[in-house]
Amino acid sequence: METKKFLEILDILSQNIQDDTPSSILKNSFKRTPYTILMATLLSLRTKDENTARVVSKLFIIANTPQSMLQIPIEELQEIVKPTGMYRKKAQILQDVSQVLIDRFDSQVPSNKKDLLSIKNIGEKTANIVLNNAFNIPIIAVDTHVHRIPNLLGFIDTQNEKDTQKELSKKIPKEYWSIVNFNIVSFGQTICKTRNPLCNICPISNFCRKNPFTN
DNA sequence: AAAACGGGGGC
DNA sequence: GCCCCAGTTTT
Repeated sequence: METKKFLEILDILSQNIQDDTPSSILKNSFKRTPYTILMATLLSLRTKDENTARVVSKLFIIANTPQSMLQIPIEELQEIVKPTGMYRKKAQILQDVSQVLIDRFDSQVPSNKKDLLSIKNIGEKTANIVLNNAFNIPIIAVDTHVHRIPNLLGFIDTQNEKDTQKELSKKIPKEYWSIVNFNIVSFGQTICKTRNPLCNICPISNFCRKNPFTN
């Protein structure tokens, strides 16, 4: 598949994102600062945005700074984050990361990858998502959807996420990098799901290698 | 390389 | 009832 056609598909996807999709809710349902974006990203590990959105809409009312996050008793915080799963671990992660921000970064979220990765519980994917979303740094944040879907379309042919990051960055013009993750993940969570994909209402089924209407 | 964390949703 | 999911750390 040519880059031109892939960019057309990205455009189709962005037009088909409804305001009530999980990703859009997550994007719009709280005061967006680097800190809240980082906390929301940590909460979204291994769960659906729908669950994250439910939690953050309550959580950020009482805690949208590292200091206020640390004031919440751990048992109470566990109850708040429960719908996202792994709630004991996640409550601890939120407070641990907040403490590191206070101790080492003047209560600010670092805006460079090296510092982000030096914080425990922040890995490659989380760092990329934060740099992209919180600081508008052009970067293609590769997760399971961003790896899976371009391969499904035949735009790239890669075996792991590191190669996907390299190939996508090579083939997609830089001015598109910031929108690639959001558009593809939103699509991957709502329509092109790993399990039970909704191919019958897919706006880009014509381009898919597993198009049910042409196979 | 594999386990562990974990509630919610699809089947 | 069983398996999977916007990941990262630990064994």
